[in-house]
Amino acid sequence: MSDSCLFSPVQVGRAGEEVALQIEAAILGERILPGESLPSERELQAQFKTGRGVIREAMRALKQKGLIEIRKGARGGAFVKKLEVTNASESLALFLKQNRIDTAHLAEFRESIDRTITMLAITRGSAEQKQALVDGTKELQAYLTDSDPDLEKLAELDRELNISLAQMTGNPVFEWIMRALQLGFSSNDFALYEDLEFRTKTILNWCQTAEYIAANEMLQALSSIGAHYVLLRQCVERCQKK
Amino acid sequence: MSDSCLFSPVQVGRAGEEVALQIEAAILGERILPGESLPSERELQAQFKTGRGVIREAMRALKQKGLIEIRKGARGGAFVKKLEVTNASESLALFLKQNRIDTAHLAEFRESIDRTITMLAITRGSAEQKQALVDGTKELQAYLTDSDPDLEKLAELDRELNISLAQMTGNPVFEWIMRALQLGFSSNDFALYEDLEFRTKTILNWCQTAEYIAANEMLQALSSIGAHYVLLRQCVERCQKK
DNA sequence: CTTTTTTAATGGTACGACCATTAAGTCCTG
DNA sequence: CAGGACTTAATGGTCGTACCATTAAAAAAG
Repeated sequence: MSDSCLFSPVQVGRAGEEVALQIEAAILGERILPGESLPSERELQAQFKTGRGVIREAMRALKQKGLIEIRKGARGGAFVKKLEVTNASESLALFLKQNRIDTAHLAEFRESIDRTITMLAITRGSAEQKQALVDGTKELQAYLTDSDPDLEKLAELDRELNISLAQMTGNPVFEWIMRALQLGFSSNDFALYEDLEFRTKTILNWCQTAEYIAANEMLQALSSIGAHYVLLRQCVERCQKK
Repeated sequence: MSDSCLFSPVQVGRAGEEVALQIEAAILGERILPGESLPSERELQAQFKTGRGVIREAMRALKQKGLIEIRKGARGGAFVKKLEVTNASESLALFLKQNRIDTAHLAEFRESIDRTITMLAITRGSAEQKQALVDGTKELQAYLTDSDPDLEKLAELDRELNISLAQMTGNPVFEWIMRALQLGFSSNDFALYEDLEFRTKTILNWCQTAEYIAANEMLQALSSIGAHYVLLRQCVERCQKK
């Protein structure tokens, strides 16, 4: 960073907010690019003509927002981050956690997204991508005969399949939404793999869905997606009974 | 707050994070309920056996997360907030903003969401809600004859209509996503209202959509939504030519 | 040239003082 | 007694300094 006049002093109460806003504006306005570093705290303190505590609090807020990443030590400092979906996902997770979002509501949302994604994936996905999807489900099939599978691994595979499906739409928005949902609520799907019966059905359903997508059988694929959510709802219902 | 041992001391590097985590856990675990206040900063400083700066930074992070609200003065302090959709939406909006989403991709996503929302709104919305929607579009109609309307006001009305439509689904997830989209990208719709021709068509389209929804004419409503996005795409295309 | 040591820059913590704001209590006046 | 004006105490907000821990680069040693 040069000694140019990027920032202007601030004196009123809530100075921390002001500082954070100015820096945020500089980042969003691309006057500081991702990867670059902000001036050190002591330099900022001088530029803003304020105490170091104020700067630190502003930094904390920006870090929490996911705009910067902070590294200690020499040549350390605050580095502008390329914003990732993770932050939004965490907020979503927090929101859902405190507001006790009904699993049914979430499933409803996911189903609608899944249907759209499936349609787009069929019309836009390349043959290679479709084949890769089928291959992925084949890997899943290996767990059919395993009586005590690694559930973590299984859930991970499920996540990857969902995300690669979303990638096939060629629309990053769908990919981001899917990642957010996966990060926030893989726990729901987890239940689906715990019970042997549901696990078997879910894996088979995945395989079928992938086959339909690879064969460009849109209606069949959608129906298969629907079946998946029927399964999920049954599973949730059974879990709640216990 | 009593002087009970809610929190335990912390000494390692990154103490601020630890403090924030402990308090967040207390909030999420409902050991402190929304509306209640945390101990004062100086009290927390004593409980955590740390400096006040650490506490303040933790507070800043929690505030940014939307978990607490801070009031100055006597009987002030940090009050636990009931988390609202808005907080999570802002996060997503910020993310969308920095990542320069292609308008076409965004429109595609919005269209799919809009279609689902419309379907759910028709099947679940009450007669009152549907009427309110129609009334809202009537208000929009008033701008048809205005040759130089207040575009800000117009965009605000549009936002409200979209959000109330999302609320009719009875599913907070849809409301969340709609709010985020509105926060991040009302600017796109803005263009739609700037040009007289598009403005007229868009307003009429809104009215028609609302009528169809109120009349439970699902197919017609969906077709009307489709028409809206055709308009949007035309508008974007024209804007890019200039 | 490689390894080790030193060094300087930077974030993290602590303490202490003071200011600004605010709600509650207190006092004065009518 | 009622109501407004003043005082007070608690709390967040700011400032400054000193020191520690970490880290990467520079310097020294082999």
